[in-house]
Amino acid sequence: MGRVPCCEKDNVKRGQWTPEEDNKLASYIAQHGTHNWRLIPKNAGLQRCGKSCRLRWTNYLRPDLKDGEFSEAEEQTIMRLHAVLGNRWSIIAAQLSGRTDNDVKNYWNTKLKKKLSGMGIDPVTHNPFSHLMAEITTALPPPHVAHLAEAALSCFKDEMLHLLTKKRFDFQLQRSNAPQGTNASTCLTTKMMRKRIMWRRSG
DNA sequence: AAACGATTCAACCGCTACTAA
DNA sequence: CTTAGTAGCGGTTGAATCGTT
Repeated sequence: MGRVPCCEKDNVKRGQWTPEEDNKLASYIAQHGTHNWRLIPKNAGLQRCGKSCRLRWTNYLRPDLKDGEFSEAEEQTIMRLHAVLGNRWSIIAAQLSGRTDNDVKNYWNTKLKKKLSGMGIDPVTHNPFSHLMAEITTALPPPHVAHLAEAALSCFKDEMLHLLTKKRFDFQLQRSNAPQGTNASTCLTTKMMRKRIMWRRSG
């Protein structure tokens, strides 16, 4: 009944992929395509689960993937679609050529969510926090509102402190030595990009 | 120079819908 | 129709890296 198992879990390697593994997978797929993920690791000589191979291919090895930072336009598209679709990352990613759902999800969680919060917009509902507070005050009795407001204020205080500290650091860095349009985060991204390119070349 | 906390993102996990036997 | 594997998705984790103290 049914089909044979996808892979033997005991005999499967996990963790970071090596350039050799990447090469094996990429060259196998270049020749044979991605018709059967269960057979791909076996035929390509990889001790990996088919699921792991599929993920590695779709998120990293696919030749049509776009490298580099998200553009302003891409950022706007993500924000606009997230406001309508919520966390439907694959659908959102499908509107951005060369981006994967994992890319979009990570970008949202690490950058856009904070950016929206910093602008006073709730990243879940995409409404200003003031709207949220107004809704809460009408929905809850006064004692609950007071407790909630106290809790929210302490969260907000921490978040603002964090944002202001980071802003000040970025500003100082920009003023002291960086060329126009450069800040700490783009420096970091550039370093990571270089690392990724070197990694690919070494393979 | 070392320790520490924050951040990023690749990879894994668990679930669901679909499909083959 | 039932069972079990596959593909794909979103949530989560943890190693690597960075900046700060």
